[in-house]
Amino acid sequence: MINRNDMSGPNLSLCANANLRKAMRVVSQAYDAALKPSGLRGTQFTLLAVLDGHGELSLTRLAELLVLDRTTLSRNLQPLLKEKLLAIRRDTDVRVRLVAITDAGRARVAAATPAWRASQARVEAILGDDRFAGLLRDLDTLTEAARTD
Amino acid sequence: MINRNDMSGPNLSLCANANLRKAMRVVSQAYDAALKPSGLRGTQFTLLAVLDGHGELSLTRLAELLVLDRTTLSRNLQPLLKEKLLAIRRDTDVRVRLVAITDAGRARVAAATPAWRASQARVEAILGDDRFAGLLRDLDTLTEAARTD
DNA sequence: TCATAATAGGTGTATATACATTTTTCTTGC
DNA sequence: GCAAGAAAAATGTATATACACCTATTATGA
Repeated sequence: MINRNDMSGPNLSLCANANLRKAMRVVSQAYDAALKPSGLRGTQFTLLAVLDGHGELSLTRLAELLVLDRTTLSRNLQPLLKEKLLAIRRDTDVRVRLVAITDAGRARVAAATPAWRASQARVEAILGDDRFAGLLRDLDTLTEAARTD
Repeated sequence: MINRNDMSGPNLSLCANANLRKAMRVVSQAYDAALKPSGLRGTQFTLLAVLDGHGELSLTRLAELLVLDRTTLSRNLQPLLKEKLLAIRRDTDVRVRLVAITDAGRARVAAATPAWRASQARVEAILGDDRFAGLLRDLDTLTEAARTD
C-alpha cells in the first residue's frame, strides 16, 4: 500500500479541520434525514431544544450558549419565526430582542425527539459508550479552548 | 448546581450532531483565520491539497474522496476556478469533467501550508497526542459507518 | 447635560452544504 | 442500430455560516 502522503505536502488524513467537517457532514445528514418527517433540520432542532430548556433569552446570550456568531443566529431564527415555532419581543431596553419557544415549537420538539433519540442511539452503537463519551469530551475541550482564547 | 436536563427534554450536551457542529465551527474559524493571509479558506485548502496529492480527477471521484455531495463540490470549485488555482477539462467521455490543480494552485498550497501546520499543532497541543489520535479515529469511524450504509 | 463609548442587533456579501430536478451523454439489451 | 435505462454534471432552491460594516440605543464621564 503506497502512502503518497509520505511526500512533502500536507497529510489531510491528519487534518483536524478536514476530518471534523467531513464527519459533521455525514452525521448532520443522518440527523437531518431522521428528523425530516418532523419538518426540522438538525440545526433547528438544536435551537428549539435549547430554548425549550431555558426561558426567554436575548439573541446575544443565545448565541453565546450555542457558540454561534450572532449574525448566524439571526439568520437561523428566520425559518423558525416564519413557522411561529419561536416568538420574539422587545425588552425594556429596546435594543434587546428576547426570543422564546412557542407552544407550537414545544410540540414540534416533542414530536421530533424520538427521531433524535434514534440518531443518538445509532452514533452510540457505532462508537460504543466509552468512545462516544470520549468524543464528546474531546469536542468540548476543543470548543472551550477556542472559545476562551 | 441544578441540571435542568434531568427533565424530560433532549439533553443537548450529549447530542453528537450539536457538539460536532459546534466544534466544527470553532475549529474552522481558527483554520480560516490562520489561513487568511494566504487567501484560502480551510475548505479550499483541503480541496487544493487533495488535488495536489492526486492527479486529475473526475468530479464524481473527487466528491467520493471528500465524502462530499457532488453538487456541493461543483459549487466549492467555483472560487478556485475563478482564481485559476484549478483547471477543468473534458474527458473523452464528454460527460466527465476532469479537475486538476494548476501551478498557481500548487504555489498557493505551499504558501498556506505553514499556517495549516501551525493550526494543526495548536489542536494537537490542546488535546495531546493520544486524544488527538483518538479523535481522528472516532471521526473516521463515524464517517465510514455513515458512508457505507 | 451632552459628547463619546459601548452594546444589541441587522444587512451586504461570500462561501459551504445538500436535496430535487433537469440536461446531456453513454451503455446495454434486444 | 435503436430504445430504455444508467451515469455525469449543472441548476433551482433553501439553509448554515461568518466577516465587515451599519444603525439605533444605552451607558459613562467630564
